[in-house]
Amino acid sequence: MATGRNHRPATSRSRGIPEATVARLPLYLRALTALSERSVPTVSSEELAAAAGVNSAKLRKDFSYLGSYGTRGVGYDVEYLVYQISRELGLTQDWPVVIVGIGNLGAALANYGGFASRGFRVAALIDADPTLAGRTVAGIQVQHTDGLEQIIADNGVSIGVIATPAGSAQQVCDRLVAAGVTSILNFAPTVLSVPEGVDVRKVDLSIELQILAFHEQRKAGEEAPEEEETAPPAAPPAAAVTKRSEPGPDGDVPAVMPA
Amino acid sequence: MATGRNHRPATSRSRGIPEATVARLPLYLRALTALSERSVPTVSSEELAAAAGVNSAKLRKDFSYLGSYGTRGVGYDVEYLVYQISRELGLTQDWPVVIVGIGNLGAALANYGGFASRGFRVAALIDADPTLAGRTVAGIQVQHTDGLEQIIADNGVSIGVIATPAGSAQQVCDRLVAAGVTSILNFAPTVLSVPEGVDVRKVDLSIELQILAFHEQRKAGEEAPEEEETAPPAAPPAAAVTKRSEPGPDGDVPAVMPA
DNA sequence: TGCTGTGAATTATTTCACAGCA
DNA sequence: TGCTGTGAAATAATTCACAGCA
Repeated sequence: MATGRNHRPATSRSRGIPEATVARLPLYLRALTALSERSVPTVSSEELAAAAGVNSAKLRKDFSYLGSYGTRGVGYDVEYLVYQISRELGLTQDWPVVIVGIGNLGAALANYGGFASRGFRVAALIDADPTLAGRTVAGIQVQHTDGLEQIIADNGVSIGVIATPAGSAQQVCDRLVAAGVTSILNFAPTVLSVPEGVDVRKVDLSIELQILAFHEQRKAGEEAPEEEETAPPAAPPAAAVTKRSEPGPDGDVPAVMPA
Repeated sequence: MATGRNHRPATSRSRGIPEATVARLPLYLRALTALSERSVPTVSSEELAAAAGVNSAKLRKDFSYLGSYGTRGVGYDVEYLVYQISRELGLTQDWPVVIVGIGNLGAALANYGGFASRGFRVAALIDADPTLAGRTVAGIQVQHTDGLEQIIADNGVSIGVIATPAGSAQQVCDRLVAAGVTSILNFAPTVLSVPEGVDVRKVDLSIELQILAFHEQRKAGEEAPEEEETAPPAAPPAAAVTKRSEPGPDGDVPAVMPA
């Protein structure tokens, strides 16, 4: 998962919804939208939970934080619930978004259909490469970084997506924040530091893969009960210098794309 | 963030490491690698925590699950810790990975430098589009989906990345699993169903944005204390049919890319 | 009768705070 | 003295299990 917030203890504000619940609402919303398209009028917590990939007790508890939107003995009204969750998530309004860094990843994001469909609108694509400026990606002209502040201001953008190489991410972030952006979705493999009040969420391929590798290794270990160590390293203190097999010429997690 | 596991209660196996800790290890590893490159010999929990964006108590507690790798009064030996965490994550071995769906996103992933650098190797790129087959992306020839099973078997692949449109994701997933893949990183906006023992992690742009929107809305609400409702919907039971402003012609979260 | 809504119990995670070693 | 390692306390999230309404 992605993350890196800046919040008061999750359940703080008046009708405070737990962070874990907020993270699941989009899941429910997607499942509900699919049902809505098939004109299904109502769902039980059991059915909806299955569609969203969670268990029904959790789903009911989650919904209980929003209010009592179900009908006992029947289930939930699909359309009504779609509306309620959308509203709770702030999707009944339109969020202009800028994407900075239009490499393969940035282009993929710009082309992302789900973007436009639910409350979000790509207001601008921005890249530091002058040769990219003016080119059209996903029907939108790429603009040069120079105009970043102006673009943010003109479009009232409060959400920014960073898809630049790691090296430029913090700098881009600083400019976005200075220009008024208060929520950032970061695809660059770096920890961004932001002032209080700015939310950052992180999406990081290499972290996800490493978590998978951890579990994969466990599985292998379970098949063959006895652990077989490959190359025991030197002791911790003293001259503990055993490098990993090959640290590799590349440092770590280079940029996702040449922006 | 991403998720969707299949695990015994996190802290189960003998030296069971909490899931939350596992998810942070890659973060520490990245910070440590950066220090290692700068030839920094040791770090304190405080410094490393700052670099990784967590607080030091949490970091120390995390490390305590791995063992006592620090030195009181001094800190942690960078190289040694890099090795220990790499080993714990299973990165001292090489993980061949296949990417299925070579659109913009798949291409971005294939080009992702951090991929190759730390334990992962792109063994193959696979796409259903026959016109893509044979083309070279990131120095690797794209192969047609027909050969998927063979490719998995030949390369001993256990980790698969799905970057196809939502519509094909489950089908691709089924084939990967049948061919022996036991860990899947899913970029398609769908809930995948997999048999017991297969891990799925999800990366979903639209979910991340929706979570940001939620918090963004809260911020706006705090500035202007009084909540101003836009379009109150009909009541839940009875004829509750108020559709969201404009459900839009597109359903929800279409494919990320035309694979 | 069937399914929601929710207190209570359980489990997981974070944070505190300090003993103890280098 | 300085910083780790870790019990214990606090907080958060999940699950249970059942009362209660349609």
